Amino acid sequence: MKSSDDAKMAKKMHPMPFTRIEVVVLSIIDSRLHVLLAKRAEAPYAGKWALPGGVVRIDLDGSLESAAKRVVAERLGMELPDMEQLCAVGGPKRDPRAAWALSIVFRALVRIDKISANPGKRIKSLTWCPVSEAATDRSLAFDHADLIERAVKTTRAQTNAMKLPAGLLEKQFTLSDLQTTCEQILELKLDKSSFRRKLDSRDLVVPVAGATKGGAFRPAQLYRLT
Amino acid sequence: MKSSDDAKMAKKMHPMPFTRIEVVVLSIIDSRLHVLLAKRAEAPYAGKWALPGGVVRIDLDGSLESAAKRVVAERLGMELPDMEQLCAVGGPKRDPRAAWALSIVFRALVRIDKISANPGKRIKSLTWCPVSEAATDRSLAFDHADLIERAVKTTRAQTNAMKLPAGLLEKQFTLSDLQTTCEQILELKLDKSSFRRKLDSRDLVVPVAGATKGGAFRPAQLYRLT
DNA sequence: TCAAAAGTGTTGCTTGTACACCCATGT
DNA sequence: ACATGGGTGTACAAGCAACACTTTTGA
Repeated sequence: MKSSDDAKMAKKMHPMPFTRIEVVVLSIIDSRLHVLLAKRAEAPYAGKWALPGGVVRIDLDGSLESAAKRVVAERLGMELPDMEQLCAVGGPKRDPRAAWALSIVFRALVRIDKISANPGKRIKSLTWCPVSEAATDRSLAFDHADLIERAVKTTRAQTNAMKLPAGLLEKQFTLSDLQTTCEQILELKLDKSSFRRKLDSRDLVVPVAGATKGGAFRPAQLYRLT
Repeated sequence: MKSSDDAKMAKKMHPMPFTRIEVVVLSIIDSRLHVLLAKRAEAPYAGKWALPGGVVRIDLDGSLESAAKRVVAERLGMELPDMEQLCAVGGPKRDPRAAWALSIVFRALVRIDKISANPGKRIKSLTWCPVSEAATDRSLAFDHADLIERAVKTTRAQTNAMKLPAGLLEKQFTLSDLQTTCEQILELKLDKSSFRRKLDSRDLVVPVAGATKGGAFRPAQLYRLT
C-alpha cells in the first residue's frame, strides 16, 4: 500500500467537492448597475432567485474559463466575452445537494442592448436586479448575495484604478459615454478634465480617425480601446 | 426523470474534478525572496520539486481556508497564519493522476526564522528556491512554475499598494526593518522619507510606547501594525 | 570624535480637483 | 441667437521623489 498509487487511491477514496461555476453578469440599466438573476426551476431553492451557474463538466470543459462559457451558453443561450475569475468559495453547508460544494465565481460586464439572454436549462425566468438590492437580499438562493457583493466591490475597485469596463462600451464610444459609464459603476460624479487627462496619460483610448457622432449640439470625437 | 432530483443525478453522473490546494510559501532569505519547494516522494513527478499541496477533504475541511491550513500542517508539520487565496486553475492536462484537475492556490508570507517546516506525508525533502529561478524553472512539477510567478506578481503589486507584508515582520519592528522588507520583495530601493510619509498618512503602523532597540548607533522606535 | 543608522526638512515635479471658459451644432 | 453638450485651460492643493541635513548612540 505504500506505493506510488497512494495518490490515486486517495483520489478514489476521497469524494471530491460538488464543483460549480457561478456567473455574476453586471449591466447598466436606467443608469444603475444591475445583476442578472435566474429563477430556479428545481430544488433546492426552487422558485428562488440565484446567480446563473452550473456544474463543471470534466468531459466537456478544457479549463475553468471554458466551463464558464459553456455554463453561460446553456443557461442564458448566449456568449459572454471577457469573463473574469473572481474567487473560489467552498464549504459543507453551501448547497444542500452535496456534502461539500465548491464554486468558482466569474464576473462579466455586458451592455444590456447587446445581450439576448433567454432562460435555459433549469431556469424558469430571468430578471435584472439593482445590485444595491441584490447584495443585501436575504431571500437569494445559496450564498449568492455575498458573491454579488464581492463582485460589485471588485468591479468598483477596478474602475477606480482606471481599468476600463470594456464589456459595457460600444466598440466606438465618446469620452462622455465612457465617463458616464464609470460614474454609474461607481455611483459618484467624476471631473471631466481630470478623467480625460488620466485617460490619455495612460494611453487607454485612441481616437478613431475622422469619426464623429451628431445630436442637437456639437458632435463628439469617437474613440476605441487601445 | 424530470424531477427535482435532476441536479443530484447530474452530480452523481458527472465525475468531479480532482480538487487540490497548492500553497506558495514565500520568505526572505539572504535579502531575496524565496519560495518553499517540496521534493515529491511519489509519482507523478517523483523526485521533482513542486509546491506543497494536497487534496481537498470534504470529510475534514470546513472551508477552502481550513483545507489550506490542514494541508500545510500535514505536509510541513506547522501552522501558517494569514494564507490568502490567489486564484483557481483547472483543466484536463494539469495532473496525470486525474482526468481533470482543479487547484485552489494560496499564498503565505512567513519569516524564515519563525518557520519550522519538516517534510511530511509524501514529501522527501524541502528546500527554499529564489523566486526568480523557480518562476522560470521548467523542471518543476505540474504547472507550478506558473503558479509561483503569479503569486510573486500579486505579492509585488500588493506591496506597491502599501499592503504591508505582515507575515514577514516581527510583532514589533523598526521602520527601517519594514522598509528593507518591502525593498526586498520589490527588488528595488525606496525613498525613506516618502515611505514614512505614506505609512503615517494611511495610519498603517503605530509606535509601541517607549520601546526602542539598540546597536552601535542611534536606537530606533519600534512599531506594530494597526 | 567618528561611524552608522535614525529621523526630519526642503525643493521641484507630477498628479488631482474644481471650476471657468470657449467651441460647434441643430433648432 | 441660444441652448446643449463637447472640449480645453487655469489655478490651487496634495502627493511623491530625490536629496540634504540633523540627531543619537557605541566604540
